[in-house]
Amino acid sequence: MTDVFAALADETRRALLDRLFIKNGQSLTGLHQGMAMSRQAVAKHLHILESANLVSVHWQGREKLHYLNPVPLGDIVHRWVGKFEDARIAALTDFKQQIESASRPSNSSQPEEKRRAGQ
Amino acid sequence: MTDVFAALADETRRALLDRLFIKNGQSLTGLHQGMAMSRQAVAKHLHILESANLVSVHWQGREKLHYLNPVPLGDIVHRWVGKFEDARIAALTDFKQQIESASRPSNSSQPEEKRRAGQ
DNA sequence: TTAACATGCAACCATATAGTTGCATATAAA
DNA sequence: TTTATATGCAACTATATGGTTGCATGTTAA
Repeated sequence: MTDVFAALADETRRALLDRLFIKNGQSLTGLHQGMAMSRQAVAKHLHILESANLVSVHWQGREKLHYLNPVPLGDIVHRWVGKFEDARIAALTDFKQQIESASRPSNSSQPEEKRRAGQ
Repeated sequence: MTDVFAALADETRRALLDRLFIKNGQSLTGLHQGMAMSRQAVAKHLHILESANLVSVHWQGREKLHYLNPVPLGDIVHRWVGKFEDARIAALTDFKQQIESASRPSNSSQPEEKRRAGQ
């Protein structure tokens, strides 16, 4: 049971989900078309998506059809990201200002950013 | 500029975001308290969160305070996950049935799952 | 000024990850 | 039955990732 976040961390796997969103129920060979990697690589990605329950499969003869399962995506949104939503609404309006006006010693206007550069 | 999905793929980093959600504006040392790893490891995770723009920092003397930036989370939800939402609503009601009733040859009731085991 | 504290930088290590290639097996078509 | 198609399994490789330790530097407090 692969972690859903980990499954979503790879661009190729997100592209596969996008393709299934456009056309559901595709075979490995179908999904492999136009991808710049081997069929085996695509198969591995699909197995990971399957393991994360983001894709369900259905064998039809010698073809393994892949179906998008959007439930875990919604779960993420509602159970994990959702709690940040209120903060986000505020953030869109005054996040910058909150940080800028945070209490700080008046003698140094962020000197360390210049000294300890590049973070 | 680290990918937001990749930044969220690590459990430790999600825990750090949770801690910042509970108490915003913590220092590295503060966030390190109670974590079963070195301070440097936590610092690396925070740098990744910073690089993904999920955390903003503000130097205050010798302390580097970390602030949650929930904007990219909302962006993910609305620009990427959001498009799956309609499908998800349907899925919660009849996803299983859709797959089960998908057209298939009547002679084989998913024989390959048994032969090619363990997917 | 000296000592303690907060953080950064760099080198290093073990393992996970994304990819490859070769070959085996099951199904479908000729 | 033979051939082509669709997929799986296994071994291997290169690089990314998460972690460590040691030391340097900047800031605060005694």
